[in-house]
Amino acid sequence: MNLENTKAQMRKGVLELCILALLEHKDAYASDIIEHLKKAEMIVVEGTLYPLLTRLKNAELLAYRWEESTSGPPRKYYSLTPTGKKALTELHTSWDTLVEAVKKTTQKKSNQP
Amino acid sequence: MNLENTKAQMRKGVLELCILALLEHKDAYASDIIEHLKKAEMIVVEGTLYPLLTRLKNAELLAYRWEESTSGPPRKYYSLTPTGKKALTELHTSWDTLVEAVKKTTQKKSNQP
DNA sequence: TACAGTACTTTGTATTGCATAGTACTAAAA
DNA sequence: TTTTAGTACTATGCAATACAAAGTACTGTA
Repeated sequence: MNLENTKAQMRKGVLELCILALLEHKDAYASDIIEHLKKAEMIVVEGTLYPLLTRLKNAELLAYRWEESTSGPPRKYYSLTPTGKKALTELHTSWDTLVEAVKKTTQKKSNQP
Repeated sequence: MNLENTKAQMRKGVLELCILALLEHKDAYASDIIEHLKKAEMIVVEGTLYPLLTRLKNAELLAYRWEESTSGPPRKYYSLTPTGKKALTELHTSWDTLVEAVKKTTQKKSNQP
């Protein structure tokens, strides 16, 4: 069992929720997103994020606009669509349900018959 | 975005923790494990569980013994090895860290600068 | 003996995080 | 002006795992 690998597996499916949540209140471009996630100790790298942003855009959960930057090349700012807002709520529920299920499964000491 | 599919992705990496936790206090065979997990609302099916149990056995986190059954074919009872106990602790920590990171990421309202 | 219920094994597929290689833009340095 | 560095984005192939599905095997019952 490789712990780092298992951690990466645990992240599957969760990053979508995190990214949608980050964009709920404020548009952001990829590097910004990575920084915010890093600050929250949620690891994600470019090779993951860009394709994920593209997938979410293709699924119409995200929209984007180009914005010139004063310190480098132009940036792609993403924002939530109304569909994205709805998906965020559903993902939140799914995650909470999973957390609850894991808690029930891993804290069986007092429930032991 | 297919919600059921995302839920399945969210389960990746987590099932290992749940199964090790279930076996922490009591040996069990596959159908038992499925039942316990179902009761905790953690969905897992045969096609997932059997290969996973085999992987964990091959990684020496689990051991097993055959036990005759009075109501059908013999059963393979799995138990935690000492290595498995150690891995369980590590997985627990990883999961808790992830939950914390998701919480930080998705509850940014009061931290918004 | 045939069938049903139970338990386990195997295999192939879909999906996504990630590493890696590459393109493109802009400002600053040479 | 050209080159370089920093920044931003795109594309591709790989590894791992949840899952569906097909199959084998054992036991008791009809």
